[in-house]
Amino acid sequence: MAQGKNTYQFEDLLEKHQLKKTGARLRVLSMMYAKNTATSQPDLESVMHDIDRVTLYRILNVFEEKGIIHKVFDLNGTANYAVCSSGCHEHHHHDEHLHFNCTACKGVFCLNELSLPAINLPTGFQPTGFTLYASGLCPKCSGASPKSSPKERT
Amino acid sequence: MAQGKNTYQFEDLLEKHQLKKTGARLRVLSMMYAKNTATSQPDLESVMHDIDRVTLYRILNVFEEKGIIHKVFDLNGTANYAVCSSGCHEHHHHDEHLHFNCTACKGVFCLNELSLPAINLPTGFQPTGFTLYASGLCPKCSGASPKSSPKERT
DNA sequence: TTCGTAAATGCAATCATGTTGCATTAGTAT
DNA sequence: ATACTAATGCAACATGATTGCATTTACGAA
Repeated sequence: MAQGKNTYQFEDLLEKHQLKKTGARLRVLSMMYAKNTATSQPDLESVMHDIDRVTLYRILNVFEEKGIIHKVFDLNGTANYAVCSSGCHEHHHHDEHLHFNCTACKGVFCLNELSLPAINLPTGFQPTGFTLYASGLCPKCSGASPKSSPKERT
Repeated sequence: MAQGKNTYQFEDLLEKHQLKKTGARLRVLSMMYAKNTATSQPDLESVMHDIDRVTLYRILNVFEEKGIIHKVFDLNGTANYAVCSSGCHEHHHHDEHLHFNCTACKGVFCLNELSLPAINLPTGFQPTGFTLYASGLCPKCSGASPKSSPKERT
């Protein structure tokens, strides 16, 4: 996972995608790279009160278009965004990994290390992408610490 | 196949789940059993103008609770509902099959015949259910012969 | 068959998320 | 420093999800 980025690296990232280096974008990048779960727009709003909802909305959209992040829906049908691993390019995402929805803390985890097995569809279906979802309890909410920290989504 | 149900069978179904046999519920059941794709609430609203949105909302919820239908989100994060196959009970759904989202007609197909292979999760994750999504073109929209309609249903 | 009761419905209202248009601000190349 | 365009903020709207409450209806009991 591309963790531990600093501000300069985020600026490079924006520059690479021909996006202007604005404070809002850098803060969004910083927050999304810092956590290991996907982030919804309400998540971002609750932290960055000073940035307009629409700005966040457009930042997330342009990041997705550029292949910086990818979108995944949680159990409520709300869009969550997570940093893309290598292999994502503009308009061409490779997020064919497992998305784990924790039913307790509502966190959405992207488990990149799991690759999907080959799937055979009935005749006529022409798939362009697959996504595997699992729901249940994440490590934090299961076993050891039953006290979930509803810090992620709500 | 569980197709071709008549009104009496729908009444039996409602009775089995201790639900009163109302006109609205019978019409919803009839419509959902008649089509081979999942149905969103807006779909139902557009057809049954005389039934209140909230009534439809509650009918869908109680059907899902009882294990009559199951919920699946489409590409827009909108809830779609499909009739459950055998194996669904109250608060215990078995919809671990593939959901195909057509990007053209927006149809959501439940491909029951595809069973998921075993998935190994990282330590700590305790999954209770899996769902596999695919997006692309359905047989009708891809130009393939629309003759053989694969039996979808949950 | 009527009646009583709980369930089901309709209506109004509200919340949450997503989305567009437009005027203003700010990043950046020159 | 200037100018041009991208980015932002604000207002407004769209859609789907959700709750509270008054009214109606299904259905078992009298």
